[in-house]
Amino acid sequence: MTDLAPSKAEQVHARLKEEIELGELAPGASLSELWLVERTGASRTPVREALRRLAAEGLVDLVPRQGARVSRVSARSVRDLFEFRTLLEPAAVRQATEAAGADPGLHREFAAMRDAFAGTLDQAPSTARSRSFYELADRFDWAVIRAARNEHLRRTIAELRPHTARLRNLSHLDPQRVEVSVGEHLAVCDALLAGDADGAAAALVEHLQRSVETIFRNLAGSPWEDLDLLG
Amino acid sequence: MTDLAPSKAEQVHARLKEEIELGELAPGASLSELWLVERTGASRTPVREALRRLAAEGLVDLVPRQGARVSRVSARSVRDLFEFRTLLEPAAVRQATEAAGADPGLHREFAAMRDAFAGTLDQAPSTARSRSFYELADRFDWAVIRAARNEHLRRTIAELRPHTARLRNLSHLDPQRVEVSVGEHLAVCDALLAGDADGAAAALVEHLQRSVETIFRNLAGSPWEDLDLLG
DNA sequence: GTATGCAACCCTGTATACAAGACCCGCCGA
DNA sequence: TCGGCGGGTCTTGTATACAGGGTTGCATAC
Repeated sequence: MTDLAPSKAEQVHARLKEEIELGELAPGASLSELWLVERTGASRTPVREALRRLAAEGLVDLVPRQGARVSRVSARSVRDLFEFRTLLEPAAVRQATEAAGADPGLHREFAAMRDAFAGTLDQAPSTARSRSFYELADRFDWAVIRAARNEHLRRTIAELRPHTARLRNLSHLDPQRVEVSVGEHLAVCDALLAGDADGAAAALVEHLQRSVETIFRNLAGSPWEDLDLLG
Repeated sequence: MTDLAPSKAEQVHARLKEEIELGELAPGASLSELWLVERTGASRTPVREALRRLAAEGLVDLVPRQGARVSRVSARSVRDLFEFRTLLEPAAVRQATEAAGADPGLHREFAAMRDAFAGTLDQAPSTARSRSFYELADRFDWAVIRAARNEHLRRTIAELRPHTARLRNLSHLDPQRVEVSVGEHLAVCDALLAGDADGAAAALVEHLQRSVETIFRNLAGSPWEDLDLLG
């Protein structure tokens, strides 16, 4: 309604964020303002603004008088990320459980997602299925974030999302993992729908634990394996 | 060594941040770029950059095509802030406790702070004592943040600090509160120094609980009382 | 052959000019 | 008298010019 034209700064920000998330801009890649100007067609002002925003989100490192680089991935950064998510997301899912208990519409929304997850298991394993699963998982994450009532919690978790997505995209998708991950999501959904906040939180912690293990396993076979582990 | 000259953007950012923290720029105050240019002597580019950074930190609200305002304080924002701190800071103090147990130098540092807190009780109640106590409490908070080993946790807690400080400055200092607060800090210190992570976390939660109660009590007598409670 | 100093290039930090949207106030019509 | 419309002004969004620091690579001296 308000903005039929998102600002160029926002466009550049969104594009760079996506490219970093997808791994098209590799960790450590240098991002000169001039190069970005050529690539995006915007001028230096919006490019600078986008870079600063990305730096605030931790997706690029900004060295004064020297420029920007895509932030690196290290074993430590992965550990920190998942440890932090393990602190935040159970709290969010607890709040979401309470919210779903109080709001029938929200409850139905989560129920629909539970069914969608269950439906995933009927499809034969394939990259397409992995894709649609990850999309669904993403929508679920967003639903939980939105249902959390604490503004700081929402913002902070939302800011972590691109980091997680990047890790998933840097490691190669593991079709095996999808089966298990669907089950973990179902467990979270079931507990949430039953109003069992503790159960939902515990199931989520379980999921995060498995996820980080998978990422470490898969990262070991990726080109980024030896990128930097100086954390 | 590297920067004998902090960039103007950084200077403007630091100045605005401090003024917002101190309440000199009241919640809701409009921050036109041109006005800031006049006040700071910098040009619009660094001013804009500072505003964007402050917006990312939640200290100003940025409405596209319309400008920036100092972010408002509502009952809900206070609740959200302390609820979030209650989630994060116990984790940080746990990590700090472990760190102090492993690093004698760090342990001594915290021991010195404990003694400094104890020394505060010998002084007669006065604004000067309140001031020096809050300074000390601030240094303690920073020490805990630094000792935490998780990067995300550190950054996020550090980002919340200005919000808390602003609330303290918007409500009037309560000399009564200092006595109690010193005791709470001593409890956290003692547990931390004893290697009792759970105890330190619990003491900190207790402190946060009392703090938010005090703030609500004091805010009720301040000019901001009716500012907006639409949270 | 290696180390050191210098110079040219490139980059970011800053200032400012230009474009375009948003708001306010006054006018006109019902 | 009230509501809608239009122009003017102010504000932000964007582009670009200018200045200063950093880096790199080469030349020269040891």
